[in-house]
Amino acid sequence: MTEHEGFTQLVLSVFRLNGLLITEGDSLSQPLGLTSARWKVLGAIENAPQTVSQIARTMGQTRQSVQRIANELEKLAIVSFEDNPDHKTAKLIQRTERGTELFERLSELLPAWSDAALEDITEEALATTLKVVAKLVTHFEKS
Amino acid sequence: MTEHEGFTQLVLSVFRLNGLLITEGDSLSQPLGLTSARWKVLGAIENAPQTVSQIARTMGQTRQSVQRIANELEKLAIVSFEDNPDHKTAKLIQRTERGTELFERLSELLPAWSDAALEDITEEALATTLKVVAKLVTHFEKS
DNA sequence: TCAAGTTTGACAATGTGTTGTCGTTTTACT
DNA sequence: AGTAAAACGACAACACATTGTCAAACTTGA
Repeated sequence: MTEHEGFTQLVLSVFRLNGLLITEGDSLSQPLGLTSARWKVLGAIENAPQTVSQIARTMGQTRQSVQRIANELEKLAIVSFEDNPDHKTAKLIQRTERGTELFERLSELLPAWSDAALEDITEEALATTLKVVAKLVTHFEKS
Repeated sequence: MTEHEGFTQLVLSVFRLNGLLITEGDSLSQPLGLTSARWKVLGAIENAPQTVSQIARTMGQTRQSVQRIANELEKLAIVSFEDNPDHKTAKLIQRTERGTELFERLSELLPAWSDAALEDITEEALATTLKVVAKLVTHFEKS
């Protein structure tokens, strides 16, 4: 296999893995009334409240798609929009008590889930993979 | 970083890379009137004509989404539906002359594209990454 | 200070993919 | 053979994300 064929294989596998991970996330979060997309947004405000645009930048997505999810979560009382001292219209998105509880319940599922997935994978191989994927992300972000 | 944190990082990076790769594929194929999704379907019939369901299985997608793309490509005269001796209604999807030409033009872009992406990545690291991603795909396919 | 450029939220159109359902065709088993 | 199960194409509804546009809010620099 040439390096270029290997790369093509990797690209196709990433497409495939992406789809599988979304399905997994949907399954894990479905009992709590969430989805992968909602979970991601909830995770983005884990440490501090953020504006929609900030979340979009961190996740590498458009404002519009994040806004849609945020509005849904607000209707479900999972997040709330708080006034932003630095910007009159760009509200800060913050988890409600309910949102925090849901996120914590989901976080508890993660260790078992990742342990099962990593069963046949050495710590070193995982580290290499993470480094390579991160490098590719950086490369394509620049181009 | 615990192994479980590393895995979470990897998941988020895979989401990110997936989005970037789709954008890249769209950009590369846009001048030819194609998209990432159309390119993928075209690639799936590189070696031999396939039915929609066969393509969907290899790509890990639903019949329906592949069918939609296939119908579009047929309207654009990039593929054609051929009678399948083994199945009365499941037509074989085959590239037309135009489809073959488009696919070959795209294939020519790949080496330069992958070389640039792999610039800072050793052959060994790429091989490890491919193996890990493939293992994860297999794991989640089973579950 | 004030004008130009950027960021932001809102709205609309569109592309890609999923689930679900239906009727038909094919396959597998007894 | 004949019937139950599976695969297939078609259609519809919906989730997620993108691009594009607009007006309002903010930032920057002369």
